[in-house]
Amino acid sequence: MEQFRQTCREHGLKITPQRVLIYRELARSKDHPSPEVLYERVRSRAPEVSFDTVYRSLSTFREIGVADLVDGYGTAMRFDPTTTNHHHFRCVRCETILDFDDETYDALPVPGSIGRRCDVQKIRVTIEGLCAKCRAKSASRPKRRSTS
Amino acid sequence: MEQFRQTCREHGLKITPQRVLIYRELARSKDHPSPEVLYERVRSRAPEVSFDTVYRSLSTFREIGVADLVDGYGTAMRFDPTTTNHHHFRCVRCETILDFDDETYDALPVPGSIGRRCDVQKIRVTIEGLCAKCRAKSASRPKRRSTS
DNA sequence: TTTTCTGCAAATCCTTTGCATATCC
DNA sequence: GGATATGCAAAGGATTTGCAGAAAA
Repeated sequence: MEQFRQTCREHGLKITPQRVLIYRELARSKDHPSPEVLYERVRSRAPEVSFDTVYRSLSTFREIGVADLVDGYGTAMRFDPTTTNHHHFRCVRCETILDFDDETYDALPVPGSIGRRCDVQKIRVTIEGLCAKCRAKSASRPKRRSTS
Repeated sequence: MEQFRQTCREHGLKITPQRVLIYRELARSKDHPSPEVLYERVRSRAPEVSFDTVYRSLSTFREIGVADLVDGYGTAMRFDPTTTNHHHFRCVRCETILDFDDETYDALPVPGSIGRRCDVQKIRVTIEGLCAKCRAKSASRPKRRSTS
């Protein structure tokens, strides 16, 4: 909580009661809530906080690095013609998703903390980074006018 | 393509020219297109196909198992208060997402096919299945009236 | 002929944006 | 006091649903 306040200050953000409430409720949530779900939780303790503020605060938290948005959620559907076992590479710049196969990944051991409690059906590995095309673009012009 | 026709028949679906065009275009796409993007590709070859049909066909393809929806995409945002390295378990029934740590997963070797071409920034493992709560529900009452 | 599909339209849900007022620093 | 945040509202984008005419089996 003190870390949260500190990070807000560093980014020139005001520490409002709403932000404190919303952050506290998020920190206490272990299920990765949607804005809607988190709003309900906040509202049950503080009915005066609006939905918009929850929405905006979550985006702000992500920008300053005190919260993450789970990859993929919140964007349009993406379809895959391959329905057999495989894994994904996702380019963080152009958002393309590429398939690849890897037998090691297919057979990854499940940690006991999960295996003992849950019924495991599938393991997927997602690698994130720059795809070949975007990497090439970055290399040829890292920043505008960088060599002039 | 013949496999596609066969699967449609098995599910009592009609093999329309639209479905054939849409499936062919999806099968040829390696970047996991959104409905919007796939619609543009279909339209460039067959302007008479509507956006709605693309949308509905993709959902249908998923139902009969000839296409997959990439997990997470197409649903509301989900936020995570933990910003350090970790991995996710996702319950396919209640859609809760739980964090877990695993040093083996953190250090997974990147396949050469990816590592040689792309700039890798992060590896995330997602385990899917039933969480402890949903598993317990399934075990105690697999179907309604099953023990009466 | 019968069932299902398509295309258009409207409705719904999720997310973003604009603005006047209130609040923090 | 000055800059930013909140709450309300409206706009924008994505997804779902309803229905009459068209097409597949």
